[in-house]
Amino acid sequence: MAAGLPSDEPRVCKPGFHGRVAAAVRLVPPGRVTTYGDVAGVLGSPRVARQVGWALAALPAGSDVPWHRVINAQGRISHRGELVRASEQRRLLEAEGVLFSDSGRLDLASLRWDWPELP
DNA sequence: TTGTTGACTCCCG
DNA sequence: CCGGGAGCCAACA
Repeated sequence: MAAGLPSDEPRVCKPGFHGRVAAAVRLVPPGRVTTYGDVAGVLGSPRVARQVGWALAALPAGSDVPWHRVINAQGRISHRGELVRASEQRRLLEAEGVLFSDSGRLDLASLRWDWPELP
């Protein structure tokens, strides 16, 4: 096995699409949010918003990736069934100072983070 | 190799 | 405002 790269390491740490997603999301500062499409666009393909969400779903528990700062283009939380996940996401965002609307929607025009361009 | 799935987005009614 | 359908690409079995 290659030295310096333990096989126990999760795939998200390897150089791949999810790896870039994790790295990009990790650059999002507290109090700001971004959309799946934006992350995908910064990665080079605005069509791969699904893969961004899929990559976040593959993140290991306790990862240093602020997955809760990633929302859909509608300014709402994507739960896809797991409401527990959405509840925690909203809680984490509120803890960072992000305010939600009555319908559980937030102001993307104000909270959407402007990417400084990713290599 | 192919086929299926999916934390999305856009369009239409 | 909300719902349904189609398209897109990457990872997994």
